Amino acid sequence: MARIIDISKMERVKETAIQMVVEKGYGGASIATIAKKAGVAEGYLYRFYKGKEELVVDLLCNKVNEIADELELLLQRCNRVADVVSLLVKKIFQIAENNPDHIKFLYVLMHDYNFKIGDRERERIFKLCREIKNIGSNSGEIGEFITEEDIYMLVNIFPIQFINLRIKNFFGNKSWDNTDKEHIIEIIIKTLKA
Amino acid sequence: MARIIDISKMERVKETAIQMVVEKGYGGASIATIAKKAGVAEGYLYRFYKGKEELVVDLLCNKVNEIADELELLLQRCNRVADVVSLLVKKIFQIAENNPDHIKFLYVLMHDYNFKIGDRERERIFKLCREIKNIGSNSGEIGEFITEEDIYMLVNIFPIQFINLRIKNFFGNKSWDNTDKEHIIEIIIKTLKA
Amino acid sequence: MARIIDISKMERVKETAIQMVVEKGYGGASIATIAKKAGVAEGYLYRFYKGKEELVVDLLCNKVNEIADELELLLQRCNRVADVVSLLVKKIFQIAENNPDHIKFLYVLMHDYNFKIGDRERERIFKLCREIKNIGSNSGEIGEFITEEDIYMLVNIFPIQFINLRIKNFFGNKSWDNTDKEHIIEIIIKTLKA
Amino acid sequence: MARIIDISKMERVKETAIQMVVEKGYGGASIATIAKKAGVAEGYLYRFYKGKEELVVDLLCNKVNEIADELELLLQRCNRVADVVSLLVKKIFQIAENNPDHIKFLYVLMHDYNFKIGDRERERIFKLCREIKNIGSNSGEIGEFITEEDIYMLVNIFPIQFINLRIKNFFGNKSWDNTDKEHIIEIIIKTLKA
DNA sequence: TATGAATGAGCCTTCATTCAT
DNA sequence: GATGAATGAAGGCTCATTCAT
Repeated sequence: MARIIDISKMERVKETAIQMVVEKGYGGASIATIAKKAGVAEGYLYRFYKGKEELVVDLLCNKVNEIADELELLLQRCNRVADVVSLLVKKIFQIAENNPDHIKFLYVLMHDYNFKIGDRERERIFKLCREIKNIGSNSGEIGEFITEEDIYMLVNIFPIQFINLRIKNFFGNKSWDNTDKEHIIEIIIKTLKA
Repeated sequence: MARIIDISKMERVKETAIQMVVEKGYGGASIATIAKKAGVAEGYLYRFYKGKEELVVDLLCNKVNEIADELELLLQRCNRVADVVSLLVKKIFQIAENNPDHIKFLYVLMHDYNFKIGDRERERIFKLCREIKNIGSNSGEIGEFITEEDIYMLVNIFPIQFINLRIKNFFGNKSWDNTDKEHIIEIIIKTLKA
Repeated sequence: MARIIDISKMERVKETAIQMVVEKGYGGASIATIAKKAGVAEGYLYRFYKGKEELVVDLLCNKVNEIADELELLLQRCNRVADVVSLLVKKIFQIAENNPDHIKFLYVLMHDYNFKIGDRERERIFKLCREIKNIGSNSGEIGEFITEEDIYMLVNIFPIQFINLRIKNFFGNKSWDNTDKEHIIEIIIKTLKA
Repeated sequence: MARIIDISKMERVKETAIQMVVEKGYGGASIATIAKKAGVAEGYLYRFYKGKEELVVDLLCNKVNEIADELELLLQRCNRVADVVSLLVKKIFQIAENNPDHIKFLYVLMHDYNFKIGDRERERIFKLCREIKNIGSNSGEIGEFITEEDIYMLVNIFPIQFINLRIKNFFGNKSWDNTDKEHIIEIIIKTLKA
């Protein structure tokens, strides 16, 4: 019988790819470097992906879906927008704490005109934002002029922006603590009420 | 008599560079294409910049400073945060309307870990945000827990995010109108008050 | 008890290899594709051949020998050159009709400087041509200045060229019929007489 | 002013490309090797051709047209098929004597299913063959059943086949002399008469 | 015996940069 | 000052081949 696929191998490649894209940008992350760092042959990833782009797109979609999954879960469990927002933002911070590269990866590619996420993901996000809106409209937590778009920007992009500003050390203040998290959550919740 | 340097030449190169970076990404924007489109020799830009990266960094700084300049001007003229925010956001929308590529350029490179803007620019932005804060603290337009960082995110990043979400057609709604602008301005002003 | 080797397996590989070489050229016919199409593991053929080249060379020799076998048979059975030529050419046409790929394969590799057939095959062909010459000299069907080389070119290469010119649709006329076959045979026989 | 294009450089590349294709086949002739042998940078040829294929196709067409040009010239000057054939075959031999690689190149690529010559060239050749036919029909040098296709095979392919058989040392007899040339010419002329 | 996961040399191509003119 | 011919390192990718199972 032939050798069994070493699952950890491709995992290593994926992790390294995320690292390199974050560090050097999509263009700067070469297959050769990724493979070497992952301890894998250059041609290895082509057994699983058609090419570099397919790999990165897949990683991006996974990351987006990971957050969407969490949001979906929270929407099932919580019946107040405040809780949903609070827990989602904490989840995002948690990702940033455990895997800073993952949140940086998301940050970098979300803003790259060459890596739009798929229509399916976009529609899913839209629906989830609408659900938040519905809950908030009923509970009075969301103002009548707040759109799904606003919700997306506040609940998803805003925390990611904050985290990356901190990682980039943009205003000199490194990292973050619980106070920062609560601060961000409060701003979001208040703004939604507007 | 020495020939006068054709000032417009380098301008053409810069404009084309912005266009190409937006269209094809940093990696995809080749010097050869830029030079050809600008009607300039391939080697031309090396008389002014060390290389491609230096050129792009310079363009990014210019763009950032352009907005900072506007903000500085508004701070001199206005004595209410509401006016500053309103006029600045309108200015950003204006740039997006007259030169969509410029706002896309800013959007793309602001979020690229390979293109951090210089310390000087960052400090300048920080000071301007502090000035907004001071005005707002006095006039009661800015809540006591709002930081310079929050102001930066709300006043600068938020509108740029909105515009690009629309350009990307993220939620299906193309472009924007005055109602959208007022909507964004209102959200920002209300959030600052929080 | 040892398992019996599945003879048809290697046969399938060989047939597929011929197909792929014809379709994509030697370089374009990848072992992976051949193996997959033949329903065999990629590493399978290495139990029988040193590598891709050896396989293809072997196939070429087989094909050459197949025609030589036929010629040998005809020489035993016929005592007129006209019959030998007629039947051999018809045989070649028959191969082209039943297995167009085989005749294309022969055509392509016969003319590739990287795939000379072995000395043994060449000598065999030479001897067969000499035999034709001998018969023709005695029967008056072959002119005194016609060499073995001429015979080879007329009797073997000429029909193969004709067939491939037609397959390639070189002069717009697709395929061939019995009239074409008789036409080619007649030209060959008349030329030999010269 | 910028440097002037060194015309001989591209000539060297072309010549080397022909050599390498003959020696190693199209697939085996790598750009790196060609460039190195031609004393030129690897990227050089991409200033003139889109890629390897375009280069080789161009070389093939040039070679085909060179022979077509000669044939056209001969048709203007001669009024007997015998003369046309004799001079054309001698021309082909001459090419083989001066540039053996060129005739080998033609031989190899004419028989490669991946390198069909353009429609324009094919039609041109067809017309030239028809012209030969017309002349021969009038002068009685060409039999009534001989087609343009036959003429093409006899006048063009036949000599090229002969030359390459000799170069390949197929029947042990190296090279050729004037007697060989006359022999081939005679066969062709006699066959056409049939 | 047969498999097919894994390799890595080598392919074609691009393009930022240099420098003779 | 300005040009653009020429470079060659580096990129993404393919695929014949190997070998643990």
